[in-house]
Amino acid sequence: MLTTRPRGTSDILPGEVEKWQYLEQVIRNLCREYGYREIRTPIFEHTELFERSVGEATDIVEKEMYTFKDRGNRSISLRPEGTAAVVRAYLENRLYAGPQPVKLYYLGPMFRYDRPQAGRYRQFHQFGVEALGSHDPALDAEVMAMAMDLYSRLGLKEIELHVNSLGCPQCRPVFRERLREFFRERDGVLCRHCRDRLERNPLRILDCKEEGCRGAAQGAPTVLGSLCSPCEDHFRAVLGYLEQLGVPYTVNPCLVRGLDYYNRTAFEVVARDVGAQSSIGGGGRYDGLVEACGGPDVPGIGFASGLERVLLAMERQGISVPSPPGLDVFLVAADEAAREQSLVLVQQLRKSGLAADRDYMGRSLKAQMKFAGKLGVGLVAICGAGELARGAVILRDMRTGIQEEVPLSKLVEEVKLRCTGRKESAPVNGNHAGA
RNA sequence: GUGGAUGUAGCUCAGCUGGUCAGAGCACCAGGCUGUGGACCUGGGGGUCAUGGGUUCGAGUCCCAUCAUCCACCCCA
Repeated sequence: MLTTRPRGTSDILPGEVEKWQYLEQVIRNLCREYGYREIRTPIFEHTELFERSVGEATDIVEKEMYTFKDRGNRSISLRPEGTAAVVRAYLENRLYAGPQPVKLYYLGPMFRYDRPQAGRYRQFHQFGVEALGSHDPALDAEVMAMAMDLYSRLGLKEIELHVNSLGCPQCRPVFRERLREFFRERDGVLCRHCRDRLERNPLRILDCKEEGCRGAAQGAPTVLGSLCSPCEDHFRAVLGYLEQLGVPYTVNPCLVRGLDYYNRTAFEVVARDVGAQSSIGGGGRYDGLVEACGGPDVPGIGFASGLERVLLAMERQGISVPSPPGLDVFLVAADEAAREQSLVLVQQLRKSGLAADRDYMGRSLKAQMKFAGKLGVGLVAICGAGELARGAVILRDMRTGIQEEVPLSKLVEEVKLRCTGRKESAPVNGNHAGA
């Protein structure tokens, strides 16, 4: 126990963490270009926030939250998703009083108590955006385009965008009733779950994978046919904008999102070859959420993507990412005097802006060379009694094997000279700790 | 929460029907003469065989439980 991490969590080690840093970099650039600014909210919130926003009857709230009492006897939950907290922060900090829309993004760990499997963990990471304050269908399209843009920047192929409209509080109940009637007539073929869903949430039946239910769903009324005219106009506009932007999509009338707060636009991004958890991102409009949280009637739309799944998709597609540069130079000492000298020297190099290191294992000169080779350092500075006496070191190019003696006064300059143009990135592929 | 598979050195795995079965490759460390890496050679350290019970003269090897990992269901990112 002492040496095992909690189930469904992971250590991201050097060699792997560079991929995360790269992904985060791409995301931050993307957000900047789309006019989103970062928001950092707490990792835990009052449980009530999630119950009210995500929905009490959802799986997330019913069985997946990490909930506990703090020492003040308050019920606290680790955040299972990002939207609730952003909406809360929007209200608490009165961001609705400023210019709208407010475009925010977040990036960080989320927590759900679930049985881990490929692409699903108890602590996982999400990137998400939320745009609050606008009803404009163009914003719906922009959010989807932005999601697709991210995946394409990452080099992912065969990514599909599925879009649907869930209607609004005006038309959804009508549709829901029509669905109920439809399925009541054939509840004999429905699975046990779907018979429950019939009353609680008949939309879900459309999403069921059981054969009987799929059969029963054939010819079921579609949401799209039941939309009220404002919702229909909105949906048409969204699709129109997607076409204008050249974003390919599939209208999927069976698409239902698991969180209660969605209305109108709902979408999901699916990647093949990610295993059973093929959905790498999803989002939609949540026009009633801010008000439901006790704020003014402010609309919103957002999107979230699971970073583990994105990384998994990238890995399965053989996408390599550029790796950051390692050390510029490694100091090798041939004797005890030089060893002492190298401690000072390495620090001087660092103060000049170079990445430098030396041996701390009492290794022989040969072993130090070997170590430097393993680190993949391009340059090694070797010094011993002779060089020290002359106030110089030997600079060895580890690629060519060419080496020459340079005076200490020129070391920084020489190292910098040889480093430039050599830092072109190599792909990260190993899973093990590297330099 | 349900189902299936798996659990032997840091990593990838051998170990047949229980009796030299505690191994290999890679990794790590040290050498291959006196101050130099990546190839090669030699040697070395390292495992309570997931944990705890049980069966047996004897168990990595059979049985049970627990834990963990992986995969799938439910659901979701």
